[in-house]
Amino acid sequence: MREPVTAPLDGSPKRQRLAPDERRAIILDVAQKLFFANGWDDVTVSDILTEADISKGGFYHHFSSKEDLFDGVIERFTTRALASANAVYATTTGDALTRFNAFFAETSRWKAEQGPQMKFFVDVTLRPRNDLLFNRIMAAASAAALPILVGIIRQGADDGTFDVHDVDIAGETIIAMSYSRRTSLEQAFAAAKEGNLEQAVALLEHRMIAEGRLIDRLLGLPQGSVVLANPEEHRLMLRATLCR
Amino acid sequence: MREPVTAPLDGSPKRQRLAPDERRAIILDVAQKLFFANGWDDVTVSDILTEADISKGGFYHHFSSKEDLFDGVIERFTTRALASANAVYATTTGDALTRFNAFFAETSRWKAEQGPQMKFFVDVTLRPRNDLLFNRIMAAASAAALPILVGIIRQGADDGTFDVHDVDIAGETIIAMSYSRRTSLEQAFAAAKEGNLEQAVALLEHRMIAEGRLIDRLLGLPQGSVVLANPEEHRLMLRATLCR
DNA sequence: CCCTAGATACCGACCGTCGGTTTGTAGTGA
DNA sequence: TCACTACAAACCGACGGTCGGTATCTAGGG
Repeated sequence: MREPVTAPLDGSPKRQRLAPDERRAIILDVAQKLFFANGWDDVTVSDILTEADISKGGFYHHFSSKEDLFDGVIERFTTRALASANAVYATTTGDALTRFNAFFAETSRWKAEQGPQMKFFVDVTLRPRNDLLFNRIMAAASAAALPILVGIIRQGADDGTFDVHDVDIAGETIIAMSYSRRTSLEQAFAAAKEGNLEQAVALLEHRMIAEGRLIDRLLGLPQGSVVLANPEEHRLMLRATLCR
Repeated sequence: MREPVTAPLDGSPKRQRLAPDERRAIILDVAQKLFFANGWDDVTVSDILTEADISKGGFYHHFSSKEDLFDGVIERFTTRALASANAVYATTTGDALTRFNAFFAETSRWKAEQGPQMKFFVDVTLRPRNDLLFNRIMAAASAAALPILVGIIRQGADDGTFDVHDVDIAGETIIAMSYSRRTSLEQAFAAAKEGNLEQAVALLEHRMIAEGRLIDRLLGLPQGSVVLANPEEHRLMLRATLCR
């Protein structure tokens, strides 16, 4: 038989009752921090309970499973990450190329701005065991970014700025490039960590220039149209991941 | 105190002692079948023990962990998958474009040939929860295919057949295209399953033609140089996944 | 303003199962 | 016969998840 829960003998640790959204937010904060710091397998529900200072029952009142929690973290993260890019997309006017560049410039700016936030994301997703984390975030981000990107490409295809055979596949390919970017990021952060900041910046710049040229070709643009590289922001981002 | 293991009362199930490689192969076979059929989380070590008819101790004598086993499965799978492609690459002569097309034709041929084997891979890897499986296989296959591909591209860049700025990034991008191909595969198999085989074939063909055109551009080739589409083999592969 | 009823945020002991370990044993080649 | 190895089976700690129960909130009647 299960023993009934005894009434609190001491009047000490007042149980606090919060609005669902607040509690959810607290748990999500803790979970994001822990998942980004230690990955999926190495973070237990108990870890989260301890850090968030809530009981198991309380936790499972708000989330149906550990995976559900993870989904919540990813969704909130990508939503926030793409919010500004979305806003920029909505307000930017001009031809497709302008909007295209603006879109990527904004996401780049956001990354640099995040700085310390980004630190967790980067050097943890790049750690070997955490590819689940990386892939889930990439998948969610891609899914969110794809429609915007395809919209821009379609506009360019319609008005003749771009020359593409299939807008969807072109968009998917451009987004897929960020998967392989992981390797370069890894190298860049390794270099930065060893003090070669400028070398790291150069590495990223080279990568982004190459990607820009490839995208030029994918979209049938003259070389130099798409500009992804932004050494200033690469430096900012890399530097932000150095300080502890 | 743990009770000593009693001698077998019945002389029935003779313990069979196999050479390590044989036992490993048996376990790998079972594991591949189960992982491909049910994914990572839904296959327990116990499931594998039962199916392979071996004890836990025996299993952990050959593999250090469930992940280790999974790695073994992936490695063997991708090794086999790329063996023929490698052979073709080694024996094919001619200019870079010829070798390039030969390489992809061979992997495509291999996929079609596998047929039923491929069935597991495809329709399980495409099931929502199994993205870990998909990503691990893709990562392993990409890692194995990349050096070959880059070698071909470098040859083409050297002899002037291709026009590329950075061979590595070009290779990575081409391989990354197979990530987004997943969506089209999904659609094609869905269509095939509902009886629209020809529609499914057409869908895949469209995808591969589009990819071919994109690669033409990436490598600085005249349109129509790279040929990935092969309706015959798409049909074969799709049909193979239908029968049960 | 109090009282009560119902909804819900929350608690924590408990459970089944999993991946992995330990201890012991039988076959095998030198 | 002796070391070695392939294997068996009992065992373990930890994990994700459940469940009966409690504390606190809000609404509405008096």
